[in-house]
Amino acid sequence: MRKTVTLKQIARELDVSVSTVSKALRDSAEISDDTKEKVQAFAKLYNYKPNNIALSLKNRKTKTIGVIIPEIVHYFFSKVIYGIENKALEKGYNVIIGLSNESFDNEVINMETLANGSIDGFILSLSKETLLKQDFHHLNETINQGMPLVLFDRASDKVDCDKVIIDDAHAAQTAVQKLLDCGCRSIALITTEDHVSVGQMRTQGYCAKLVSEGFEIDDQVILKIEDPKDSEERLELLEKTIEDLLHLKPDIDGILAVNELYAVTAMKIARKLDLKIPDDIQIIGFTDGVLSRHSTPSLSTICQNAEMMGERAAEMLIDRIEQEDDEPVYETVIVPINLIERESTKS
Amino acid sequence: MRKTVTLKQIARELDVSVSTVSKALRDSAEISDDTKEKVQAFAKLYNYKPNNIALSLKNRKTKTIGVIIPEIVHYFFSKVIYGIENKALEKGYNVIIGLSNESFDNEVINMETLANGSIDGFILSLSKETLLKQDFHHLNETINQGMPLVLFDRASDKVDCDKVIIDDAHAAQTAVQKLLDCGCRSIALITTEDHVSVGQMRTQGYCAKLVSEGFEIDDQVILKIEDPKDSEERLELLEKTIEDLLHLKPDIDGILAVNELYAVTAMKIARKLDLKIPDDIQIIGFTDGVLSRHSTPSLSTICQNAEMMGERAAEMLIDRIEQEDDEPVYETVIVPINLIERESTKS
DNA sequence: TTTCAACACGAAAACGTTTGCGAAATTAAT
DNA sequence: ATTAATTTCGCAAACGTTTTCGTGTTGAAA
Repeated sequence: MRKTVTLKQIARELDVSVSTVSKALRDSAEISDDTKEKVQAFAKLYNYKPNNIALSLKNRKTKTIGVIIPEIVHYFFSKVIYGIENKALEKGYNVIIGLSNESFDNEVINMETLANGSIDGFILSLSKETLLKQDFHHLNETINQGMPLVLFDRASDKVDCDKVIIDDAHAAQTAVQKLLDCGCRSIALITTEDHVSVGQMRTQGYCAKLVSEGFEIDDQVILKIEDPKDSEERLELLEKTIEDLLHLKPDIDGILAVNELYAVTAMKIARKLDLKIPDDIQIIGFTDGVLSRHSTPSLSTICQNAEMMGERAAEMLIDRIEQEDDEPVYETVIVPINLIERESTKS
Repeated sequence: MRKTVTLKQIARELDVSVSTVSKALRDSAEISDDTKEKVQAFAKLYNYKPNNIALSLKNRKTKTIGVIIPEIVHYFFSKVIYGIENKALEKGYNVIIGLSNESFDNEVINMETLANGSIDGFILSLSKETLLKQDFHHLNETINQGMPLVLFDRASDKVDCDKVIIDDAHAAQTAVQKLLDCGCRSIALITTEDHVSVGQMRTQGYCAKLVSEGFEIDDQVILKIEDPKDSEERLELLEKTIEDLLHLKPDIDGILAVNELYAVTAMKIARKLDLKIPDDIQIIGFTDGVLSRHSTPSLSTICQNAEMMGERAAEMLIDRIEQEDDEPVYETVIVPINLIERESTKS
């Protein structure tokens, strides 16, 4: 077992000083070619690699960014991480992951354990509980300590920092427009409860577009669902709610769902009720994940370009870290969305 | 903007030495109650938190584990990370993620950048390319440096270290047994190419069970597929391959697929050919992910208990880190699997 | 022979901690 | 009043780097 070798050990072996070794390895002009060669050969032989922790301490830079997300077993978030990782690798940064599990406390704890020197900046998407409590003191404190922070997807106006989001209202409008274009005259919405910022914005967009096209908003066809996650009972509740709706309002011919799961569940119920997709009812979801692509029929959906969000967020953060401006002007990047048309809508 | 305060700054403010501050904060008996109170109050006021990097350097422990996985946009792997994260949090460790993207070089690079002091140990699942090349020098070097390593799911006999795996052959046998029990007499297999260790083991299990039950192995009903991933063409190729098979061998009444995607694709083709599931053909997949649960019909599948794998891997690694035995006896943990019966098989 | 560059290297400080040990100051005992 | 014991604190080293600055050596110019 050969532990990693340090400058000091090389210095002792070669009977020179630590500073000489350091300089020799960095090819300093101060050192003679002879010793340089000697040191470099020895270092290569023993596979010397500078200790990152020591470098971090010296440079007061860790070259590491902290990412805190609500969940990881989730197509959108894992794709964002993928984007972050790629950009980080390219720029020589590591990524350390924290999971809030949609809990405010976990979010706070995660930030605290990382903010003590372990990382150079944060990329974060707010937990549902945080959104519900509207308590952002941990974020503002972090920013106040001079630690850069980029919020993505689930952001808040109450936090002044860089952001990477999509225009959720506009995305919903695009989807509604598509359904209208394809002949729908009664469009239902399956969304989350209002405290989830993106759900709320999507609901707004849905309403705005309908109104602007001369339709009335029927609250009965707007389903606000608690996130079923993996829980079996909630999923059944979701199914029942949708089924009730389709019975109550048999003229519904279009459904917009704010995520994949709601959308495929709606398709499942439609099929159960012998409604043909897309002939009798058309469906559009959000998130171009594995469900959308591989369900039958495949699902038309709003793609949020998660990977691009991750890349942009990492880019912004790293820029911020490396310029270290005391009075930064924060930016909000709106990542474009696109509607992917598949079998659940007419073409 | 209030930067984080250090011991030195507190010492200067309070006109005591750094060591006094440190001891006071750690409630040392060496320090008088007076100064302790004074220091602690000041520290709380200025929200002092010890710098993690300095601690890491001093203790030669980072309290961080490095996880390297082939992909993150993947139900199984993200679920494993979830398990790792939970256990790590519980034990006071952070998790830093590296993605190999199934590439040997990326795997090596990731390990090298993390092995220089940034982490206390690795959890890793081998990339396909590494499996193909059978080159494990980077792993063995890491182990040789005294850095603990736990391999999960995709492991290799050529690397001597702790492992967390499932009994893939046995899992496949269980699935085949179920299909046989449910009346299947001609079972096809959709698997990966042989260099992916788990695919190979599953193929072995499939064959072994069929032989032991008196069936002959028909190579024509064993489809070895290149991973289609997100590529559209490959997915179409997969579909065509399956369709050809079902035309060629119309008596096939059961399919075992080594992952979710192959399984739902098979279901899609079956439906296209007007085969009723599970009446005409029954299907079992691997990985209890979102596709299995939400496809129609829902998919019977082998659940690998990914979260448990993650937890056990983290546990093993942290134990290894904290005991630092020079001549460790490595263990291999076999995580139990279970067959989840849903609508794609008869009951 | 003296003086001065140029060259090659080492000492030390710094990053922020913790900790063993010595020293000063105070209190107690003789 | 002297000594001993106790309390309270600071110094310094250590973790592994990088970098500034100083110093000693060499060779050449005067």
